[in-house]
Amino acid sequence: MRAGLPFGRVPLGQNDEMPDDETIQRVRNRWGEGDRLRIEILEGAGRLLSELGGEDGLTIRGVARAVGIAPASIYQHFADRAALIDGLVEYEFSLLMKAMTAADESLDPTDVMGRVRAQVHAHRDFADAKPGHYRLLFGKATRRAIRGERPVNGPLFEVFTSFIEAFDRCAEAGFALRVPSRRAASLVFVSVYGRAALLDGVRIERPDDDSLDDLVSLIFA
Amino acid sequence: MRAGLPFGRVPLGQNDEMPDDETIQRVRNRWGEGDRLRIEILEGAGRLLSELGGEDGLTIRGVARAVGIAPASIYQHFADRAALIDGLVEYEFSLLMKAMTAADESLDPTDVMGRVRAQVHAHRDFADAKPGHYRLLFGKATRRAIRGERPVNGPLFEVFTSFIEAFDRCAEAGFALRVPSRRAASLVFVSVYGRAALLDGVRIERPDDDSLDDLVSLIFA
DNA sequence: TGTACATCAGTGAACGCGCGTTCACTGATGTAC
DNA sequence: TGTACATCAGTGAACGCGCGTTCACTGATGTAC
Repeated sequence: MRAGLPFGRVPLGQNDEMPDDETIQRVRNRWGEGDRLRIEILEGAGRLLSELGGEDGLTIRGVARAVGIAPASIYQHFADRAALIDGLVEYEFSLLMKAMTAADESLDPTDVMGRVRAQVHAHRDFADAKPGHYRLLFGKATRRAIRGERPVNGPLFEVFTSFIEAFDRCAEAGFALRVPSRRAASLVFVSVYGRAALLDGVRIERPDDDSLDDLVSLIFA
Repeated sequence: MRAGLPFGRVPLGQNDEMPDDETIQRVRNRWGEGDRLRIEILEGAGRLLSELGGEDGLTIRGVARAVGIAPASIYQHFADRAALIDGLVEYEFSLLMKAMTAADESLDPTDVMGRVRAQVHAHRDFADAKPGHYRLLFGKATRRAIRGERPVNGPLFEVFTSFIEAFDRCAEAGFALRVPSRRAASLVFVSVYGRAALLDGVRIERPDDDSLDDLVSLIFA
């Protein structure tokens, strides 16, 4: 918190005309395309979250530096810091659900067991790839969902429901579960989360980490 | 981050002579007992961690307010903020291990299955009672343990080993495990952690949350 | 028994910093007539 | 086709704040002689 972080100026990578060591210029968006910046901000914030691994590092000024704009510019797209973080959560959630759905649909619909594992793996891979995001997502989501009341909707519920349905399909197809599918979904979910939280910030050397597969196997009789 | 937090002055509870609304006085420790303040600081920091639920809220100045001392006084016991947090981690870890050991030893030594569950419950109860502490503990511990090398010692390893041994005892006593005890310990550990992280900040209404018992049952054939 | 001194527990005030947020602005691009 | 004006995307400078840390200090209590 003392010494200035190594930001100062963040090269945007794609510039090829050498701005000679001073103030890399961002080309402003064209008329009517102001909303592009919103996405740039969310992606910048996402990058920052990956690097710093925690919500606390996500500052208005830090995001502005990462994107290459003035801090004040963020306020045209987000009311305040809280709104920026809310926006990021929503954005990242849509990416996770997209990945899980894609995994599910990549298999033969009748391969119900395979689809369970595919969804679990997609979930786990997302968590591995962006642990900071993942932690923010579910930390925020659960706290909010359960504070109001039972989480009857929202992105957390959506993910959870997806697991329950996957187990239900197995049960219907004749694969006996040793616990109800709601409980099975909960076990899987909590295990993915716990694994992600524990390994957060840790490079995973052994790709043979199949404890989640073990868990899924345990669930079936 | 904007409006001042509702601290300002923190009553210490035990004063009975009414300091009339201004600057509640702390009685300074006697000669040779300066180390008492160290514990007071750690406990103040612990309270703060419970209230705020995250390491980011743990500031030197905040802890000083919670304890009722000047910020500068903390530097006689901890070199800097990082050292304070390290000290807190170590302190809380000793409490957790004490709870797990007590649970283990409260049962008949031959009741090996009961002892597994007792340790799991002690672990879970600690996490439920102080979710912020728990998260700090294992977040820090894992990151550090695995960054250096394989976690061959340290408090994380100690807790983990305790679970492995508990499962080993079951295997030796003739209770068949469906996965190796190392893997079983990992599943249990990750589930407790995930549950704690997910429910962090959430009042748990249903004491009938026995998904961890389900998991333990699944592990045995 | 005094008394000079050392050690202890702890403090008040100040420093420089990065933060969130506000405000009046700038310059480019579109639109009305 | 001009030209006045509106709208857009984005900025620079300033504000007040809480933070971590340092420093010279204060007053009480012990110790040496």
